[in-house]
Amino acid sequence: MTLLAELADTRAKRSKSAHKLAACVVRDPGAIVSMSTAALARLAGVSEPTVHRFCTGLGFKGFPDFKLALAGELALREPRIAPDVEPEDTPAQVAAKVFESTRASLNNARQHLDPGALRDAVDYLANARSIVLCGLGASASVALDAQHKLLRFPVPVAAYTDLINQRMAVTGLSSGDCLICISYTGRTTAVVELAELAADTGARVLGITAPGSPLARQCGVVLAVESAEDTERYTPMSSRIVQLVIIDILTTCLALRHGDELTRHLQKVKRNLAPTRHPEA
Amino acid sequence: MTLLAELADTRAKRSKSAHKLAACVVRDPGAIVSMSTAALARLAGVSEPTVHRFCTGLGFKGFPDFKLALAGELALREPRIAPDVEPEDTPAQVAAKVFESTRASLNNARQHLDPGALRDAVDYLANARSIVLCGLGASASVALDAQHKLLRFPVPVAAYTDLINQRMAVTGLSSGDCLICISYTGRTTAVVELAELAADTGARVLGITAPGSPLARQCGVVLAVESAEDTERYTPMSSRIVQLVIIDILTTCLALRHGDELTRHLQKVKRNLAPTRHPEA
DNA sequence: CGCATGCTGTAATTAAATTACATTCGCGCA
DNA sequence: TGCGCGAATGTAATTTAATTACAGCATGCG
Repeated sequence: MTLLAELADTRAKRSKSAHKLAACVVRDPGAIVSMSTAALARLAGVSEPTVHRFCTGLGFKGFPDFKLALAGELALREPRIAPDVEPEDTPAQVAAKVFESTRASLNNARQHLDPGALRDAVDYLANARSIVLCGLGASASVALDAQHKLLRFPVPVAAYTDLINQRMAVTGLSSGDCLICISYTGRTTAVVELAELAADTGARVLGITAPGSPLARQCGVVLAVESAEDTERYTPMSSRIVQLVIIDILTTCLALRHGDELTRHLQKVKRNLAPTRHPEA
Repeated sequence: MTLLAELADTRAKRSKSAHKLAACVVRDPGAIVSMSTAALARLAGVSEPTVHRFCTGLGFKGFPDFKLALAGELALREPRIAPDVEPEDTPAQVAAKVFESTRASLNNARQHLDPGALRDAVDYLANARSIVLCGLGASASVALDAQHKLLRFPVPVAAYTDLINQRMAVTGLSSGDCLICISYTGRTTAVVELAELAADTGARVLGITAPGSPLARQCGVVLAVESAEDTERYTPMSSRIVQLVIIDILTTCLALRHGDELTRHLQKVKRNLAPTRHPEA
């Protein structure tokens, strides 16, 4: 747990003045780092030694030590800068901004990913008799990527990016199978319908989509990808990158579940790929 | 310029003791943040006021203020942690580690992206009569993603993920066209051959691949994606995420080049997509 | 109701940072 | 070469901040 998150927890067992101090720090951490003991004491309405005791109680050597830790955490905190691409930006500036906004998206996703849903999703995959992936538009390439990663596992996987084929494949599902629906908006009618269709077959449905969306409501488990884009004209779509990282997480968890058995399988895959490589020049 | 980078610059114009101090700080910034003026003065072999003057000279209010800034920068610095997924990790821990290693990959890519190559790449795309994208395996989904993004521009785009179709498409290229070859290793024979084929047609070849690889040598412009993975069994492939971010950067730059003309085009695209959306529940 | 424990504040102490001032060093110029 | 000027450094004093010691008060429990 991070320092600020810990302080923000109002239910933590703390003395009355400790609560007052924590509240002050959480309210404006940036101001605290340049304050003296006395200033913070006045702000929180407590005495100076109480401030000191608060810090030592948190495991720091004293108030200055606490401020140092706070400064470090503040530097890490969102948002560093909200970079908006400008028409007159050079390619290098654009690159920096795109990297930065991607980083921000990932950080956001990291904080909002539900551990319970993740565990359930891994269960779905680990116990699936077969896995079907569906996505359209930008999510089609995410589905194909997921397929590529899941091909490393000894379970039947298929990705469909064609409306008709998707419906055919989903109709053929049955209990024990797992359908993964990928959609950034969660509002693409065709994909929502797939999830509905799948429900009738008894197959489990995992959504990688916007929380609370029509698609999310049709899914047994939802891995949420926050939607907060499309507002700015030139902002790139970082959402599919978040989706891909979620795929990475799922497949990594799955790999751990499979353990040694998988390791042998992967070595075989690798050997079979070797002939496709160019000899060293 | 960051504080530490500035201090590391030994050529900067500074007094003798300022140099000694800068050297001390750069040598072990972590230790400095928990030192007093006196301790640093002793370490650097200067007097306490000199330390203070050094800090104010750098634009800080004093030594404590300087330490605060240093602590903040230290927290930002690479590498935070080198996370390796362990067999006994919980899904939540795996998620944290995958996010972290993705972040590290992106940061690495950000630092190594060549601005000159980027500018050239944007030129290629901006002046292309048509664009063809090729990739196999994991890079196939990257190619499809790039296609999806480039479809927003009024230029013919096609992605091929099939060996035969790729060769046919590339054979049909001519001067003025642009081929984008995507390959993480840069050693997939089939893709290297595509680049060779394209060279004969007069088309421009842009590689998104490992620097110095056989593929890279066949490309007019290379956007480098560092290769430093595959060593650990369970480490996910962050490389395709880097590739996607590079795609984002390219398309964003391209969008800026097109300007208003494109804005109108995008509005049309958006209008045409509306009927695919699910009505709000 | 009273004692005990723990929290809090006042005041004293110690440590740290900053300022004021004196000295030295290095450099240009006679 | 040496004289003087200005910048840079150090010593010592001052101010400010942090910490400790101790006393009082509240809260809870017998």
